[in-house]
Amino acid sequence: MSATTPAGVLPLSAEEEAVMRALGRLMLVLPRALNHDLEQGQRMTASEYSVLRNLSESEHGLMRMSELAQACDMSLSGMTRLAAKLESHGYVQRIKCEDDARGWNAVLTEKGLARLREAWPTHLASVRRRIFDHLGDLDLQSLAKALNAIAGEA
Amino acid sequence: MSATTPAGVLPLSAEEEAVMRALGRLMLVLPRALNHDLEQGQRMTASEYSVLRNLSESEHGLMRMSELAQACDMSLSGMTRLAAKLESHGYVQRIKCEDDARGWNAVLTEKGLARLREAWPTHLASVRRRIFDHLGDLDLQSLAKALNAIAGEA
DNA sequence: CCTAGTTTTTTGCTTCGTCAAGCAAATAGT
DNA sequence: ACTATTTGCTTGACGAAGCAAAAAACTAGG
Repeated sequence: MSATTPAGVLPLSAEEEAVMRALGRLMLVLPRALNHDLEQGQRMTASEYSVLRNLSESEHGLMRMSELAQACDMSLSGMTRLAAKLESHGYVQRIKCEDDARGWNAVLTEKGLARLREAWPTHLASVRRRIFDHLGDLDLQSLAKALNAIAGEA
Repeated sequence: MSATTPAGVLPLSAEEEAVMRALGRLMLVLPRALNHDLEQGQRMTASEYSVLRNLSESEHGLMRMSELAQACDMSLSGMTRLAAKLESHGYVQRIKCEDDARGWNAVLTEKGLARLREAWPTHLASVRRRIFDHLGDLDLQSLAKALNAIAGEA
């Protein structure tokens, strides 16, 4: 049993088909794997890690909620809840924005930064093991370029 | 503010760093984008699509629940629920396994196959637009190989 | 300056998917 | 044949995250 090619749509070439299948599998498997490593090794989800990392790379470890949500590619509501959770653990603090009383800044605390530094090696090792150990002598530069091309738009 | 390189872990090279960031973003953005297209255009989630597709590619449009769960990279319980939902829409039927009374086969119905064929062009267009339109003249074969290498293990 | 519309964040509700526990059938050991 | 273990699937309880609507504060036009 199989789905035949529909009319009016250019079918994928064999190579494209292969890329698509690989990508499909990749999108499914890799996030789970990395998440798993982080959860097992550090009791931390990928979302949480992403928040800490984004904050740590921001100007003063400080970001508006909306900005942060966008950076982590989450909904605002999701970020509200995640930030609340991180705040309850003392990794993040939310302080009122001075120039706009509607706004809040999420700020990375010392404890939060320490947590990130603690988690970072685990994540790094995970990335090495899951990804780069399998890449052989592939040209990383063009790979990065390709991935960015895809991720950039979307 | 930034996380410094931790002791005892080989840091990533600049190229690796770039690949990792791109991959991170890709894993976050692409599944959402494809899912979004499918939901908007076809009122169908990626998981549902995955079930129909996997069934359609199986021997007689028939798979054991456990097999199907594995193919779709879901937990068995998740698949139970998803199959129940698809069954309620008439896209799938669950029939008792003959040679093992514990087992159930998920079977793709005519309606299910029709639904897949209906959704396929949408998905194809989505994949074209989100992925291949951005890939330029990149060597697809080695890309597929790289992606498979990563996804294969994990 | 006040009223109408916009933006920023939070809250309510729903959906999806996981884990843990359970039931029922199959298989193995005695 | 009878008990013990394992396997296949379902169910219950729960967490994560999304959307839609509310709440609060800003901005502009009259």
